[in-house]
Formats: sequence, C-alpha cells, structure tokens
Amino acid sequence: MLTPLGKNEIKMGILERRIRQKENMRTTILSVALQQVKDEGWQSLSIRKIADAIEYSVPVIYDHFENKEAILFELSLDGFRLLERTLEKNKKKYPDPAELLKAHAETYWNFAFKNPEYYQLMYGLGMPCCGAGKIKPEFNTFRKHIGEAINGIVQNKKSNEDETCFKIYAFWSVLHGLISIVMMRCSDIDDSTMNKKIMDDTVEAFIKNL
Amino acid sequence: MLTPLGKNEIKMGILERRIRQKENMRTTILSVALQQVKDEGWQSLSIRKIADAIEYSVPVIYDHFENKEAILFELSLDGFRLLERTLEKNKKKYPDPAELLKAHAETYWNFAFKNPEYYQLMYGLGMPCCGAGKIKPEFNTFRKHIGEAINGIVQNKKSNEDETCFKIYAFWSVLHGLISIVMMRCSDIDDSTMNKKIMDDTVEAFIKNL
DNA sequence: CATTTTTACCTAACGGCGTTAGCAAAGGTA
DNA sequence: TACCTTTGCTAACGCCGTTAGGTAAAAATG
Repeated sequence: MLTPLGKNEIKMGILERRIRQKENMRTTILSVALQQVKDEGWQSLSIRKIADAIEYSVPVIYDHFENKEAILFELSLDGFRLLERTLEKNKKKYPDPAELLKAHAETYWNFAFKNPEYYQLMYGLGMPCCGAGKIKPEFNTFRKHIGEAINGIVQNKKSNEDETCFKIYAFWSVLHGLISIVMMRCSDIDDSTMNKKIMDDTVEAFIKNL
Repeated sequence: MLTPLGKNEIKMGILERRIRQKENMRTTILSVALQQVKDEGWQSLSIRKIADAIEYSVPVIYDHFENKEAILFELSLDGFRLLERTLEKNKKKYPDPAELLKAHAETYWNFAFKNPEYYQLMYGLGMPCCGAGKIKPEFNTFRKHIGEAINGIVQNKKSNEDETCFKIYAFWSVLHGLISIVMMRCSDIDDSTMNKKIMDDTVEAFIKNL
C-alpha cells in the first residue's frame, strides 16, 4: 500500500494523487464517525456503520486505522486541537493574566457544553475505556494554558513553585469536576445558567484568593 | 414466577424458601459480576461470563435482572451504600463541622482510590453509558453530607442560602475533578502522595476561605 | 394415587459487533 | 502482451446482549 512500487521509478503525480485520495478517505472516515457520534452517541458508533456511511466495505476502514480505538483516539486529538485554538486566541486578546484566566475558564466551560461528545471522549466521561489507557500529551493542553495565566497572576506575590503547581491543578479540578457533575447529571441543579453561575462565582473566588 | 399460584392457598414455607433461593441467586450474580469487574475491568464484563461463573445458562440471569445495565446500576447502588456508611461514621466521630468536612473529603478520596471500579461506575468515568441516563437519588449522598458540614461551618457567618449551595458544589467539584483527573491519567503527576497533598491543601484553603 | 398447573432451566437462535483471511478486479509498468 | 501492485470485496471467526420456545421436574389439586 503506497510503497514505491518495487525497485521501479515512481510517477510522482500518480503517487501524490494516491496519497491525496488516501488522506481524503481518512478524513472522510473521521468526519463520518464524528457525525455519527453527534447523532447517536459514542455507544452506538460502529465500524460497520462507518463503512455503510462512506459506502465502502468494512475492511477498508482497517487500511486507514488500526482499530476502532484508533479512530476514537484521533477524534479526541481533534477535540484538543479545537480547544487549543480558542485558548490561543484568548492569550492574544487578554494581556491581563487574571482576565486571561477567566476567559480560559469560560472557554473551557463553553467548549464542554457545546461539544459534549468531544469533551466526553477527551476526558473519558461515560466512555468505554478511551480516557484510560493511552496517555496523551494533549491532555495537558488546558493545564498548560491556565498555568501560564496563574503564573502571571502569582509572580508578584510570595509563593513557591509547588504551591503554584497545586493551585493550577486545583483550578483545573474544580472546573472539570463541575463540568463532569453537571454533564453526568449527578447534580440536582438542572438550570444551566445556575450551573454557569456556580462556575463563575467559584472562579472569581479562586482568583481573589490567589 | 413466584406468583401466589392462581386462586389457591400457598404453602408459606415453600414460598419463603423460594424467595430465599431467588434472592440468593440475585446476590450471587451481583457478587460474581463485581468480582469479574475487579479482575478484568468493566469493559470485559459480560452476561455470558457471569452465567459461566454461576454455572447456570444465560437466560437465568434475565430472571433476576432486566438487562446488563440493571446489573451495573445495582452495583453502583452498592457503591453508594458503601460510601455512605463511612460518611455516617464520620458524622458520629467529628462534632466539629470543619473537622467533619475534612474527614468527609478524606473518606471520599480514599473510597475512590480503594474502590476505583465502584467510583467509575457511580460517576460514569470511563464507563459505557452508565453514568448518563438514569438519575440516581444516591448521586447526592456525598453532596448531602458535605452540605451538612459546610452549613455547620457557615452558620455563624453572614452568607445567604445560594452562596452556601454554590460552595457545596464547588467543594464537591474540586474533589471529584481532582479524582477524575488523577484516575483517568490526565494529570502528569504520578506520585500518589503528591496528588493527595494537592487535595489536602486545596481542602484546607477552601475551609479557611469559607 | 393420578392429573394438571406451575416452575426452573436449557438449547438454539437472532441480529449485532470488531477483526481478519483470502480472493478478484482494476490500475500501472514493461 | 504479460506482470506486478493496489484496491476493494465476500465471507468467515468468535464474541456480545437478548429472547423464543421447549422440556422435565416440582408442586398443587382432585
């Protein structure tokens, strides 16, 4: 598959077309998979349904992905990239680190509830195994960004490195925890503006006590 | 199955034995299922393996549970009961609400990491669908207990009901969030005592700022 | 006792799943 | 033309949750 055709010369145009086609198929599979997940949830995503949707037979999928988990993994990376893009925008928009931190929190919250399927996949909420297992460097995307902001806020005050690190995790935890609790319907508060207010208040208080 | 046999009288002894046997089978199924989950994880739990383990044929399971999800649901309730028992003990042991709150946090943390399979099931971490969907009153077990403690701490200070409610959720969130992040290996901190220290510090700071 | 109802339990199947082996057709090369 | 490579397929394997339908034992009834 896409090898240089024995010891022969390769016609570059054809090879490039093939690579292009192959990548097309790959992205088609991913987008079809994502659509299916958005429509019916992770649980009902199946290789066979993907094959159906792209109008190819099942084994074709395995020419592009090692297995089902690889597809989910790739989708989760897309999720991290999507989140990161907005975080980067925040960095340019908010020079004040406290404002930046607030914006990051807002971004994280909105991302989770606008793209619950991504969020669940990325952080293993209600997912069959996909959070656990593979360790992704992308996991730390958010921690990295809020870390910068918190460092910016904290730098003028007396506080050692460990304390700052702890605060970063505490901040991330409260956000992720609240999102999880709301998303998994563990909370008895249905009102989404109410939940948002809890988030805002908590973030506010957190920043004040940095 | 176990109906009063038409319009006839029932021999109570026999009926009782039957009920006893039926309940025995039910608990056997549950304990076998739990064992399997502890051994191989949620993903590989299957009705057929349970049937194998209890040395009955597959349909027998369906005489006792509506479906696989019902078994998982029942197990999650066991988890909530197990957690609640320790929380109740704390209530008797710590009259000071601040001490009580700290003890509750410790209990919650220990419960999660000593019984990760329960915790994951109860709060839908890395689970196929079992957190979402059914809403369990037991979900609020922990929130109820920390609510009492926080109310105890806060009652002498000026703070309205909403603020207190928010603080309860914030406290729960930071705990659940930290546990989730650690359990799902999203954190880059491997050292468990380090993670525990983050929890302790955050709890300490939280109580101080109540 | 014999008879009839109820129970417990099983076999076998249905439709779905992820994954893979093996083959046929199509495309490019010489 | 003949030859390789690539593409894509059919068909299968071994799982899974769930259910229909049957059988033989047990219990209740007369």
